Amino acid sequence: MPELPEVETTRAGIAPHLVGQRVVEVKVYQRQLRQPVTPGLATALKGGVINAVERRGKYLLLKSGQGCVIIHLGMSGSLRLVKRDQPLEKHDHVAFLLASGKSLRFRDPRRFGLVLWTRKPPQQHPLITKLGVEPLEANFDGDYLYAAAQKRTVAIKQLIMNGQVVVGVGNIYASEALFRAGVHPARAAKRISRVRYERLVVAIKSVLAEAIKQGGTTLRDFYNGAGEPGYFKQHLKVYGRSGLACVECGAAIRQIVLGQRSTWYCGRCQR
DNA sequence: CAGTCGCCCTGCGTGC
DNA sequence: TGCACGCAGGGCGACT
Repeated sequence: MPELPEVETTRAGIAPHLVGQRVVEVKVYQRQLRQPVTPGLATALKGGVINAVERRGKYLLLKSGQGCVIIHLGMSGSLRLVKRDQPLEKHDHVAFLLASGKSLRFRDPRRFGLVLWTRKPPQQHPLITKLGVEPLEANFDGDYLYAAAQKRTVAIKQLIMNGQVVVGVGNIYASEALFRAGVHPARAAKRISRVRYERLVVAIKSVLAEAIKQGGTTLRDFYNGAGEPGYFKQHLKVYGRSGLACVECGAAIRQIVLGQRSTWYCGRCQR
């Protein structure tokens, strides 16, 4: 489900309802996620005030004076704000009850997501320390990606989806960015020129920024914190379009598998 | 070290 | 209507 634009949309949607709010209670209905929900979370956070809601890659960070909740939405996770007495939905695993009378619900059918608690600064957490650069920040540029690609034979699509290189680029936006840049997704990373990396970085930044503006991509079940879908789906040019005509040249969009993930591209526009 | 693969889990669409 | 199968927006750890 969520790549960087969807996580950022979620963050922006829930932040105004959380910042300054006291957490009255934390309820954990299912602790078995990708990792178990941190056992001390409910006790540690209860009574604390959320000072900030930040994002690092695809991780959401709810910061309080006592520590930080680290949330990852995995493939199917979502967060939404509801009235506290609203009935639980199936797969609601954690609820953060707020003094305002609202409840932040973490729902995740496939349970690939995470809800963790750390007292240390979150950037010191093992899952966060190893993360690569933020794609929308200035230090992600053509030189950086070109340098990261040297000596690497892996397909370029897998390189830009590698969170230790650059965070937040998932399966949808990787295909879309490569199409915009005219780069074939299976091309070995080290076989791409510096100039083409400049173009690719611009493409990644633009596709992510535009998707954020549209509130993300709703394929099936992504909704922002208020329950509204994202509208970037109608701007997708290759993702999920096997056999359909390329919007640029009319050739049929092809589908292959790279790193066990479906990949779409135009064999004529992308080299 | 880089790269490949299996796997965690549930739900949905398709084809028989 | 039911069932089997493949596939899904992610990422880790074991292995070569």
